[in-house]
Amino acid sequence: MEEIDRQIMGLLADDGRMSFTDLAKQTGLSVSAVHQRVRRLQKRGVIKGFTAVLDHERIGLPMTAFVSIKPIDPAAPDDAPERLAHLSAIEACHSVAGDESYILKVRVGSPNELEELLQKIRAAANVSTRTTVVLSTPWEGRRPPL
Amino acid sequence: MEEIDRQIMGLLADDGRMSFTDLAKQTGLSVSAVHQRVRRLQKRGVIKGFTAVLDHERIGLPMTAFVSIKPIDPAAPDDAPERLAHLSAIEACHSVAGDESYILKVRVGSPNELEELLQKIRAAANVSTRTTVVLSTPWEGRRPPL
DNA sequence: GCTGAAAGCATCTCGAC
DNA sequence: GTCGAGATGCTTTCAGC
Repeated sequence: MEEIDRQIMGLLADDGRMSFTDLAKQTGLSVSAVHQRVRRLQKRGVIKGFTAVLDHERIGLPMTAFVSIKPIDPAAPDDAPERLAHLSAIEACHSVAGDESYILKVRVGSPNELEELLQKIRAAANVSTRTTVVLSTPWEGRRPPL
Repeated sequence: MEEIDRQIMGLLADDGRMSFTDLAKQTGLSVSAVHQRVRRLQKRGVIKGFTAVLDHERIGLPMTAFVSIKPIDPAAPDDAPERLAHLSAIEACHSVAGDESYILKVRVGSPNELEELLQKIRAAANVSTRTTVVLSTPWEGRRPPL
């Protein structure tokens, strides 16, 4: 049962639009049993949703970078995520252990756009930035081991 | 037309299982026109696929870290991605500019598992590692600006 | 590139076990 | 938790513009 749920999640991670009919064939369950399991996994939040995977290079965002930030004033309250949320070029924001406080993953169209974005980040959150430019991505978003 | 494609991609990024019927209603096109556009976006590789978004905490992988790696022998050929690909805990592998050669994003179940993974990474690719543990993730995988 | 219609399938809800 | 069946609704193709 737990095993079948993992199988279903794997199949849906590989093809988020797979039909319940196909899921049923692959798992050996009936269509309605699979249907019920998927709905349950969604309700429990194990499956958070479904999304289209877009090619960043083909939608005008060929450049990726990691931006580590550190507050200028360490005594100030740390509300960087709220202050940065409006910058849609920031795909991810992780609070981290270590010398710096957050690691941001950003996508931009050009070095110029990256420069502008860094200025906006520094101004919005009152932080210093350290940027690591991605040269290529052998893989990304691989499905987790289930 | 370009504009409508972006709208479609946005809708499918937000809900990867949205029906063509709903896409047609949202965009004001006919069902078959939307259908044709989605197929074209997939064929052109702009939409690379569809996937279920899973909650890592609820599938036994509550711990995330970034692992930067650097070759022990800088003269050796750089085939780290091939050597690391079998480690399924590595969700992403980015080649980067800077002092280190790759940044890996990893997901594990516990500090113990992280320690074991780091040993495997060092042994498999003959690299030194520098690990930054993620404490929390305000957001991640946000849809790109279209 | 768009539309509308038609055939074939898939989804989703039942009642029953 | 599972099944099968049925009504509803979706997908996919095609002819026509």
